[in-house]
Amino acid sequence: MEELDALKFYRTVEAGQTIVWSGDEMDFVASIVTGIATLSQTMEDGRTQMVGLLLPSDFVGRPGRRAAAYDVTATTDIVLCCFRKRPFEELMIRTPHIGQRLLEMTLDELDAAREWMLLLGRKTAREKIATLLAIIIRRDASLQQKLRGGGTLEFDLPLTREAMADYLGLTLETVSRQVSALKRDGVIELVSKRHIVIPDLARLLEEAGDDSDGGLPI
Amino acid sequence: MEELDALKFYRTVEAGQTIVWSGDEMDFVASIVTGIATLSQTMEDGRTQMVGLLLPSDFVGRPGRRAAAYDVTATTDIVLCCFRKRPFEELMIRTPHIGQRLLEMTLDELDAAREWMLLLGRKTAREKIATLLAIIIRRDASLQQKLRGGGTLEFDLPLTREAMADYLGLTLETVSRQVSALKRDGVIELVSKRHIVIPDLARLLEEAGDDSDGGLPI
DNA sequence: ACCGGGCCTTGATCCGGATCAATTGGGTGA
DNA sequence: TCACCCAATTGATCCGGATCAAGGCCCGGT
Repeated sequence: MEELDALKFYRTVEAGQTIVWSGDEMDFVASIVTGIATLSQTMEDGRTQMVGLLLPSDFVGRPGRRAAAYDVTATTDIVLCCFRKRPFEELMIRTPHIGQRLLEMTLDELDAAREWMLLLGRKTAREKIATLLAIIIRRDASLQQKLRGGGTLEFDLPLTREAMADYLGLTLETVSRQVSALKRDGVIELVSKRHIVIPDLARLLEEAGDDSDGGLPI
Repeated sequence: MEELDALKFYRTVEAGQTIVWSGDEMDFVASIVTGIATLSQTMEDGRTQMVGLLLPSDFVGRPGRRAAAYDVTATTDIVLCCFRKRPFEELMIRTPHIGQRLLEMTLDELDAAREWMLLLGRKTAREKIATLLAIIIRRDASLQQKLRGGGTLEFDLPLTREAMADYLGLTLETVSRQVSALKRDGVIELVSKRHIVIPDLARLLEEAGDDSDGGLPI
């Protein structure tokens, strides 16, 4: 790992900036240190679909891949830990352990992508919103901690309504309406537009229509 | 590779049989030799979404993964090339090259899954059908060959209308209607219900609304 | 030849989410 | 404090695809 340390350098990206354009040749791979970014695809007529959420420790840019197929956009200020692509790939070949770890991470992403396909193809708008909230909760380590501590489950949405819509394959109006409906029905409480309280996690998961585990442990 | 050869054994599965149930503990990993299988997820109320198509050379079961999260079902008779899980994993650790290859394949699947997310979230029923046809053409090596030879582009659909629907996040009635509409508009011709002729590939790709490459070379 | 059962098509109607259109609210800077 | 801007909400209407319901086609069995 000391070898890796010698290669790395840091880069910051402001909220809203695009880190990679689809089609760009990338000459580095990076890991997110702090902040949140999104991976999205766009059709010529402007329809866009987010296909991945990048949280701290996730990878940007694929070793061994030619060009990026997606836009990567910072939704918050971001700190990246970068490696020049060529040296990193060489190191990877010499160090099976790194490739192993990368495979593990990629398989996790593949599972996440497939879970999302079920959501996009078969869930209703209401179920989509509930599922998004459940997944945000599941993937946020600090929330997991708070949960185990028995505190009230509350957090800030890291996404605008529009970003949620791009994620869920909905329009922002539908997102807004369904959020209001979930609030009206007592599934969630809105402290402010972005700050949410979940009074009953089991209820939320039920709304998500998710047969999978409650999603508590990762 | 001789070491791998010593470990492998073959298994056949009939069309319609389920190879793995989601949640089952798998004690082997396998590669498809001949035939086609599908990967799907099902909600408690029966809604199902296919999340992957498995063609010859694709993997069933993930080394290092605990339980399968999906059903794997044979749509045609299948021949599997199997390896017991434990020995395969040990071999993989000793042989970086295998891990490398597995990573490459997994990244391809991730790209395919994300392309599919765009389809599920943002495309119309008509675009979905056209895209499915385009992808079947793109992934069928023998068709690619025929294409380069300049022959007419025709093939049998390896899926029922219901399977197509599960793939595209539609109902089978909608699939049927849109296939009829594409036929009416001259985008495709139906020799029989399953046997399709594409008179003009460019036209089909346009209908697919795909900004990506024509999809000719893989 | 007749029947039966998959698979597929087609029609009629319904409904969830998209679209179009105001309006509100919160935050920021002058 | 006010003006402005952008995110979000809410309302009215429309439309694409789902749902419910009949048939039609093809093949295999008797």
